[in-house]
Amino acid sequence: MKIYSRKAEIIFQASQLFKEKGYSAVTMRDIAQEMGIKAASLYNHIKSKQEILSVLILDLAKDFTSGMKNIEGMKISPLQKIEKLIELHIDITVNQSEALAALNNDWMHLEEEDLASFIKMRENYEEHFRNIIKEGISIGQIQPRHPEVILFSILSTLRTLYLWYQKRGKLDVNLLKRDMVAVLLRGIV
Amino acid sequence: MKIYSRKAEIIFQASQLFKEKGYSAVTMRDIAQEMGIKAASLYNHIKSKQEILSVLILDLAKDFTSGMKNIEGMKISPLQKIEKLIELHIDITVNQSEALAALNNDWMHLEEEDLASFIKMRENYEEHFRNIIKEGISIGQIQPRHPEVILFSILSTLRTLYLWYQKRGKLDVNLLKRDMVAVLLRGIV
DNA sequence: GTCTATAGGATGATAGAC
DNA sequence: GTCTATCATCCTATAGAC
Repeated sequence: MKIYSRKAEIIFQASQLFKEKGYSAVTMRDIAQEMGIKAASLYNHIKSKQEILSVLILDLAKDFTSGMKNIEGMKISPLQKIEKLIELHIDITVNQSEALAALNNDWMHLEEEDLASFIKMRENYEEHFRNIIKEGISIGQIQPRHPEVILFSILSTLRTLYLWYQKRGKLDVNLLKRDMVAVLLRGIV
Repeated sequence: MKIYSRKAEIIFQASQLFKEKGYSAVTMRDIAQEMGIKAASLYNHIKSKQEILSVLILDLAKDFTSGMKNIEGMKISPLQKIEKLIELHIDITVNQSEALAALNNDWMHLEEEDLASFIKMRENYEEHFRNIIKEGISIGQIQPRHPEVILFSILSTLRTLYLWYQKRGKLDVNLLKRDMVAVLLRGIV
C-alpha cells in the first residue's frame, strides 16, 4: 500500500501493532519506535492515540456501510446478494486486515460519539444483512432455519477471516471466494 | 456458578472484566473494586495479574484438549465426530463464556512457558480437527473442498459463539445445537 | 519535523500495621 | 484477610529549543 502522508504512515504502523497486541497494550512509544522517531514527535501529526483508533475503525465501518448499500441496490436475488457480501468481506480482509482487527477487537475502546456512531453503523449493517436472509427464506431460496443462527454463522466466519488469511496467504483470492461461498452456502455434507 | 474459594472468586470477577475490555485494559484496582476490597488485598490470594490470565486460559485449553481426546476415541463416523465437537463448543460457551473470551482475545498476553504451552495445545487441537475433516472427505462423507476452508469456517463460528450467545441468551441450548449443526454441516441453501 | 525535558497521573506490586 | 502507604515504573500528552 502506498502511504501519502506522515499521518497515514503512523496510522498504518499503529494498526499493525494493534493487530498483534490490541489497542490497550500498544503504547505511543511502541508506535514511535516503529516509525524510527520519539513518541513526542507523533503529536505533530496526530491529536491523540484515540484519534488513530477512530480513523482506523470508522473509516472501515463506512466501507462496509457503503458496500452494503451498493449491494442492496442491485437487481439480484437474496442469495446472490449474500454471495456479493461474502466477496465484499473477503476483499476488505485482503486489503485492510489490520484495520479489520481493530474494528473487531478494539471498538469498545472508542470514546463518546465515535463509539455511538460505530455501534449504530454495526447494528444497521446487521439489520440489512438479516433482512436479506429473511427475504431469502420467505421466497424459499434459503432453508427455513433461525435467521439469527444463519446471520451469526456467516458473519462470524467473515469477521475473523483476517486471522486466518495471513497464515494461508498464498491461497488465491478467487479460489478462496469460490470455496468460502460454497462452504458457507451449501455446507460441507 | 458456585465459587469455592476467594481465589476462584477473584478469577471469576476478573474474567467478566476481561471479557468486556480485554486483559490489558483491566487494572488490579478494577478487579478489587468488583470484589469490594482494595487492590493490595488481592495479592493475599493470587501471585500476579498474569496468574489470573494463566489459570483462565490454560484450564479452558485443557478442557478442549480432553474433550477432543474423548471424541476421537469414540467409535463413530467423522461426521458424527464433528457434530460432537460442535456440541462440545456450545456446552463450553454456555458454561464458560468469560474464560472463552480470554482464550480467544488475550492469549498473546501470556508469558513464557504458558504462552508456548497454549500455542502447542491450540495447534494440536486444530490438527486433530483437520484430520477428522480429511478422513470425512476421504470416505466421501464430506464434500471435497479445501479442508482448511472447512476447518476455519466451522472453528471461527464456534470460537465467537460466546459473543452472540449472551445477546440471544434466551435461546434454548438444544435448539441452538440442532440449528447450528444444520447450518454448519448442511449449509443454508 | 524532531528532539529533550517533564508534567500529571495510572499501574503492578510490596511492606507492615491491625 | 484487609487495610494504608508507598515504590518504581510506565503512560499520554505538552512546552519549548533547534
